[in-house]
Amino acid sequence: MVRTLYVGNLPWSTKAEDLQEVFSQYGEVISSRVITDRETGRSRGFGFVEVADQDAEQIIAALNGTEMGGRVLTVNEAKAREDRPS
DNA sequence: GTTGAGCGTT
Repeated sequence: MVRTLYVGNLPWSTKAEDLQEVFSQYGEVISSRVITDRETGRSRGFGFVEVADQDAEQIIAALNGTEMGGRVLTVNEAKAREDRPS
């Protein structure tokens, strides 16, 4: 099973591979994605990382509030758009 | 060559 993690407050330069590299240090990363503006291609400064649910808690605990690239990361369980109340 | 609260893409 996998859990999707929301990662916010990222430096503009952060890429998906950067997230996977950092997150994989604390658990099993299934996939990672940095959200970029569809029209401009620039990073929006946040992304999502899919991890094994058995590792999700320790990954969040390990990375939430930590510094990366000079910014303090925000990490918590993501809410899918489909799951969001309209 | 920019910006800074938030929850994406098939």
